[in-house]
Amino acid sequence: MNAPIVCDTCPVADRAVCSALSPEDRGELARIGHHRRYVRGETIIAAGDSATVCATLTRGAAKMSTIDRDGTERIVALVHPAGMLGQLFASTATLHVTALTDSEACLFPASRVAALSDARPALARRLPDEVSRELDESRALIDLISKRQAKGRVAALILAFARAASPAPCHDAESFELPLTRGEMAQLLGLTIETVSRTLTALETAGLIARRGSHGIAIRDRAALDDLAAG
Amino acid sequence: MNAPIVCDTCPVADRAVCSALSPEDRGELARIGHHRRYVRGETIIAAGDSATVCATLTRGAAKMSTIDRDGTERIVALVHPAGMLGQLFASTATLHVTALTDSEACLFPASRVAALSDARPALARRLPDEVSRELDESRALIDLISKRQAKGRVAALILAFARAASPAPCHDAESFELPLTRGEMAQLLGLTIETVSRTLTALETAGLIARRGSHGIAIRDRAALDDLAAG
DNA sequence: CGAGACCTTGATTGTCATCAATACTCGTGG
DNA sequence: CCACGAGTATTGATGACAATCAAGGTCTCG
Repeated sequence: MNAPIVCDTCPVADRAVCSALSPEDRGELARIGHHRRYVRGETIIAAGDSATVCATLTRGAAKMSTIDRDGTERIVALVHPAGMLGQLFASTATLHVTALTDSEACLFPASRVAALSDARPALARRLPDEVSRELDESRALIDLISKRQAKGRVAALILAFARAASPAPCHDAESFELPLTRGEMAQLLGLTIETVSRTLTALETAGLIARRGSHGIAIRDRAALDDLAAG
Repeated sequence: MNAPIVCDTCPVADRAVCSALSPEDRGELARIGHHRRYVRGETIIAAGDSATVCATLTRGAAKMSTIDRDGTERIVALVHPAGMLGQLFASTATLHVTALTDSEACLFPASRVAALSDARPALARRLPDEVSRELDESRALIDLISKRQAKGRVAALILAFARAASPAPCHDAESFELPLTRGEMAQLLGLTIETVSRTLTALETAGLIARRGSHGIAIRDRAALDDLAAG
């Protein structure tokens, strides 16, 4: 299950944190971590782990979430390839990290990354960037939830995944798979399963999107979606 | 308006980022920044500033927000004393930072903080902590918004400020001032002004809180509030 | 094939947004 | 000191939207 890290074939070598490092330093980092595959739904990092681990997602999609005492899950972040998983600077993990689709990640013990970053200024300077990128993303999530209407929230979610699904950062994917179940979308958007479902069919009948199966989405009227998402 | 920084009388010297530093290092940091007062509503950092500044709030309360192209403001973070303002690791500020009440803050040019942190490992190690604390807070904000019912959101907001208003971290303040207008609360919670107002009167008539003026709050039934906020 | 999870659709209810009017607060100037 | 006005808050009536309750459909996997 665990494999050594091979950067040469890494699809996100140019975008992930590692890109800040010289080839030698990257080799050193690669040696302290390992690479692993996950199936949809598998836990990558469990909340409560004291030996904290952080990771770079190389393929797939993941969510970070909290579980309240009453048992409801709350998604606080979505992670796409090249993004960082886990809480690098926390002493104990407070969040669950779960694979949303079949995924791959490079895992590193947080303590050893911290040690390496003390010795390698290039890494030390890059890590806070990464955290503040996470911060921006979590603010984007706030954006997502604070839309008034269900249509706006769903439209914004679709666009967010269109952006993430595209390999090129400049333009979005035309058609892609939503890696979330209706329940997860509902929870993320602060809606119910039924409302999400109804809203998707409404967007489809209005001609803004087309669906292929229960998770396949194709964007038909980009402008109209932008419009809804802006509200 | 601008004054030198005097750490000896600083009310948050034990909790702010600076607490990680030795007296000499703290002195050095103090010399590159300055201290300033703000009145309610005043802009502390404007989005778009290229010369980025970061700050530690020493008294009062502040909000960080974005302005969409359509002109609506969106609050992405609340900051309480000892908290950090601004985006330390961004090259351009993307957020407005505004004083919610009369406040005081120590301002530092971001570039010089970064330079100092290269030379002072203690600071370098503390800064990411601070950013990840911000991250946790912004996730707490997500928590706030994703409650289903208006009562729950308002209750959670009240408790958040009760926590922040208390000088001691262990227990909350019993009575305090909400430093937000109804409009700001509404916006923050994804509700309307009217709903916020109605909800507050409902909480009052139900005996969970008492009000003194339009912003004064006293907590009467802590358990019931917790209960609502959990939903 | 059957079981379970997931999704869709319908009918009804409840909550919150909207529209509208009135009151409160505070600062300014007569 | 009082009158005025702008900004802010409360309260009411109404309607739209989403939650809830309920049932049936689809997909997947053993």
